Amino acid sequence: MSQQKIAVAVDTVIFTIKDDALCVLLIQMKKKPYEGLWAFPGGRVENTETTEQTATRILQTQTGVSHVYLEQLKTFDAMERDQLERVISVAFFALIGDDVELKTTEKYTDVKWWPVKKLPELAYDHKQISKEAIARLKGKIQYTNIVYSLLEQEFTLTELQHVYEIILDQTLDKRNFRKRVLSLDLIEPVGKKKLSGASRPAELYKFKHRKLEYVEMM
Amino acid sequence: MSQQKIAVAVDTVIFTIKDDALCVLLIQMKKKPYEGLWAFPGGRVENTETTEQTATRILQTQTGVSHVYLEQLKTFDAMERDQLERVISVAFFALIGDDVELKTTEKYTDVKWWPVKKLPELAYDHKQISKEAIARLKGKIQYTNIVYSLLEQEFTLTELQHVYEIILDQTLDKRNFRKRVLSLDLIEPVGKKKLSGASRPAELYKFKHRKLEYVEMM
DNA sequence: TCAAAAGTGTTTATCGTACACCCATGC
DNA sequence: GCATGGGTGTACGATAAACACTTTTGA
Repeated sequence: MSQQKIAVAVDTVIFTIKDDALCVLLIQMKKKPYEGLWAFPGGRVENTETTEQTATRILQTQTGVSHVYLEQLKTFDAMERDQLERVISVAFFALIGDDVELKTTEKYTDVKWWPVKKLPELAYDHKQISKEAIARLKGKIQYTNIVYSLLEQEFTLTELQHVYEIILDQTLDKRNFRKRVLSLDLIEPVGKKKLSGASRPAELYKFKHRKLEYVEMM
Repeated sequence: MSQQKIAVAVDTVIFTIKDDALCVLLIQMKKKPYEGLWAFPGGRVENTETTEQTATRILQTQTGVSHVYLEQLKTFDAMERDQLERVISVAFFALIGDDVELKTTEKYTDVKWWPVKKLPELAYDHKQISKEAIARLKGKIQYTNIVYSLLEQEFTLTELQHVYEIILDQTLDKRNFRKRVLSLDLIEPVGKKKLSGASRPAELYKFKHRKLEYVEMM
């Protein structure tokens, strides 16, 4: 009854919106053969935890956040994806606000946010993972409310629109966007205004439910 | 450098359309603790193969078919999904025609097609897998051409419409359906007709490309 | 000539898209 | 009072949805 076993890892693509760009969190690797290259934070799946727990643990370790949107992306298992040994990776993606303090550890040379449009060279098959994660995100914000996890609790409609414009990489019409969003019964005004210098204060809204819902956003 | 390793399996949800119903292939289990229950065909991932190769092998073993639509569904890894030991399962789904001869092996009591609306009790977490596979299939036929893999090479527009009606579980308007499909540049007439007893013969069509394409079906 | 399934267009309603001006504030 | 971003409604075109009769064949 001794069966084949395989090393299983989790890699987590952590997205945020920072400086008007969609960014992912990358760590810079210290060890050969990927020394100097960047990669998504990852780790082995322990025998006592599910892959989702592994992803949650990685997220917590790197960013300190929890209770954010986290979804299994896909399992990557090309034979040569890790040069050292065979490791299959269950990739996840997470959406978080940019108001976090990144935690560096001695395991890595550096940790930072990279705009998805200007990624450095990535280790393993992480280029592939990034492509699929971005594609999934672009698709999914169009028929769900998951952007709640990228914004503060309270946000203005313009901020919400910007998130969509940045991820979809296109400009949207302000009136049509507001009409659409408000008709979906997803968000509600909190009754406060956001002051932002020399301009008319903006109404603040919040999501009615901070969990996955399917809606026809666009 | 001795790292934790985990048993990894592949389970394959094989769909077909049979007797006007969407069906999946199930095997009946011989061994305890799941004796008598039904399950999707599965197997361990060998060290020399990718999970997709495992899925292809399972498909070949059970049905003899190859070159059909096959896609990774999701990885299932609840701690207690297998009562005997921890096994994580990379689930795939495949779409095949119903003109296959099912292969029984001594490993199983029985192998047969089951309509998804009348599934028996399933082993492991396969109830969960079936739900997600059906949901994915329903979604995916609406924006891709993957039904090519459920039909014969040559088919009539009515047959194509029936596939959609059965999977989506709703009736569709014949004229609107034909208008839509023909406008998509997906299929072309082969110049032959299908005789079917006492009625007007139907034009036969085929898919221009038998590979995944994204289109706005509905 | 009858039954059975194939094939074919038009009208209407709905939804998406384009578009420009006034408002509230800080300096 | 002026610069900045917030907020609002309507008209038009495109697409989706509803709908009924004629055609071709076998028996």
